[in-house]
Amino acid sequence: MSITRKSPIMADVARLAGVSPMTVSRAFKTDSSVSEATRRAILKAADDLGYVFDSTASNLRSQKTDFIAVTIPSINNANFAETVRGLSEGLKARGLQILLGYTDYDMAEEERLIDQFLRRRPEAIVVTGGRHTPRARRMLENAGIPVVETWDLPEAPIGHVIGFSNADAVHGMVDHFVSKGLTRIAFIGGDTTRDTRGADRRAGFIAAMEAHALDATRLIAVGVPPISMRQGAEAMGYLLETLPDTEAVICVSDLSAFGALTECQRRGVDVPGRLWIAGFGDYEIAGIAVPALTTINPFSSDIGARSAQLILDVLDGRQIGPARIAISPKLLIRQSTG
Amino acid sequence: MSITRKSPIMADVARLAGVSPMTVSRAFKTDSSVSEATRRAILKAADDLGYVFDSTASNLRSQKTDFIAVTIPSINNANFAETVRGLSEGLKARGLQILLGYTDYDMAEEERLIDQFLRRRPEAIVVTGGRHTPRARRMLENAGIPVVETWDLPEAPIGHVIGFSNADAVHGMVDHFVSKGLTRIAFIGGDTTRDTRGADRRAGFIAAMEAHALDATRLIAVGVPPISMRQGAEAMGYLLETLPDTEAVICVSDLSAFGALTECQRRGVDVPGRLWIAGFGDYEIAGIAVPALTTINPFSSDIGARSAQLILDVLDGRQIGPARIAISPKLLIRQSTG
DNA sequence: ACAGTGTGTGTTAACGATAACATAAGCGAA
DNA sequence: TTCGCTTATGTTATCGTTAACACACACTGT
Repeated sequence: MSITRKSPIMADVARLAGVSPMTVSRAFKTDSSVSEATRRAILKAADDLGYVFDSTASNLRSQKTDFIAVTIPSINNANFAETVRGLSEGLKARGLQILLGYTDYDMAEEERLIDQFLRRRPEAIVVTGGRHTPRARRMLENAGIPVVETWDLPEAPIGHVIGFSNADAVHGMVDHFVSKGLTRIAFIGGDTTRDTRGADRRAGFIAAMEAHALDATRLIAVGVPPISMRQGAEAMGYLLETLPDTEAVICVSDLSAFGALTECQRRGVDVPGRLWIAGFGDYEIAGIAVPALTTINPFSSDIGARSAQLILDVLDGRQIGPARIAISPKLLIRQSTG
Repeated sequence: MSITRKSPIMADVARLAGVSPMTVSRAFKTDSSVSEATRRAILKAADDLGYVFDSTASNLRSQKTDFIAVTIPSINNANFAETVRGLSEGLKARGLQILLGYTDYDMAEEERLIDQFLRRRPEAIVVTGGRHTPRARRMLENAGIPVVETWDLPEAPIGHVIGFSNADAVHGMVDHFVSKGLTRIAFIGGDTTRDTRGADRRAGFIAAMEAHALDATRLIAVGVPPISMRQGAEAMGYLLETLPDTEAVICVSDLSAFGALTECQRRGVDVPGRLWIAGFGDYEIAGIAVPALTTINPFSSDIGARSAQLILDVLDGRQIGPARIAISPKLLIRQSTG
């Protein structure tokens, strides 16, 4: 019994099937012209040999990898997960595969990731947010592939944009609270130097409060993003102790909002009776918590689905210039606010 | 101004730096022997040209991709996300990149994914669970790379295993409830033909109940995995109406457990006063919900971290035979049960 | 002085697929 | 019959990097 030789290659399949390697190559593409009999013989030979197509060689020769690079801040976040799912579903039919990486809300890490990803020669790259290190920005500009920035609407986008203004979304929520007669409104978020979307939401809160000539200084900052439920609870505890007359709290995400809600429950603070709580993201928990949490639906999945569609349009030449697609987040008023 | 030519390649960098392409190649590897002056000149030349290293060519020639393929059931699940994070952190230092795919709890989809991934020539592959289609199993066996099955402890593993018995874990939980004097215990889970871990948990529940000579038929099945909070709530509603004398409910995951808890809150059913609720997975919500949910910590992150370590050990020849690493999930008793 | 060892660099060929071009065979229309 | 067109297949060269080998030139120790 001979030692197992190295994996079979196309030439081996070709020899066994009695055709040229080129014909084998064609037989593995669905669209190309190979007679049905030949294709069957080739696939049988490949199967008998245990042949596995080698993408690395194909990628080099054809200068196509069928990779779409995607960077998100955190892999453990339902919003971004839904965006990735939307992307993935949209690209799957075309045989495009996602190369996923997470940055831990760190722009330096994002830069490293983009550098690594571009070496893999993806067909396009999707990044989260519109702020990047100068070098990351330069790399994206020079990559020679479609670039899509998501979850934001930057002033000067690199290429395509699909997102919304996080500041405006929160601004609208503040407007709603004020229209209901509230004035003492607080904001719970994280360290603003890392999570730019969180910083934008906070900025939107401040701008809105100031626009209404209200006190915009009830700002609780807790640690580095992502802000957990537990941190939301801690922030709420701190808020209840230091600013007990607060009437409403807007949290940077539903997770921290839910944490804040539980802290109220532990302390016997009635929500919404004594205090309103709202979040951001329309995570499942917001809809099912008791009381259900007022939040903003950013249409995470749509962002991904539309990014996928855009990428296909660009690759197929249907979309020429840079696209700027504005998503309209929806304010969902629920029991936690009145 | 000339039209931008195609991207520079190593030979262009070599020409500009006045060295051979081979020396450029060496300069891009951290460990190889290139004089400091030469390396600096080369990196400068590369930077001036905007050269981006081409992994596809490198992969083909060196027969190394630095990819580790990973399949998980869902990308939107904190447990699996933590496993991926553990994996990713452990592999990052070695320059290994994760190729992530999700199966939607579908073995046919898993098979498709494995097929696609193996074409990319990963250095190793990590899959979730120990049950696969026959073809998927064959592909993994013949892949010629380390295979790690996680989140389970199959009888006949393909290669390496890092996980635990889902059945035993739930069995232990039932034992605890029975030791506290409960007898009318129900199980809420999803369709068992898809989620094999969910099916194992249910099987563990049934086995434990029968071992205690108790009624093991209080089984509520709701839809296809993943079972959402909402489905947990629906199941609880159904349970309260059809089997109102139930004393405790074990849910297939913390998410459904939390949904069940909220349904009790909506209906004014006291937890744990009238009914106990427990989940699985030690998601953050379990610890912070009011009341906090009894659950089982599967050490998701450890599963990933140890998988990463194992892969490095195998690739470096420190681990020869197949490894079987048993994780011991920890039962966490919290307020929702007594 | 000289073998022995290490460091830095160059040359050649190869990784395994496929783009581009060529060609043979089949078929209908003029 | 012959031209033109389509379909099925083969030939050749190439994608961009690097493994393998070669070699020149220090050093070091005896």
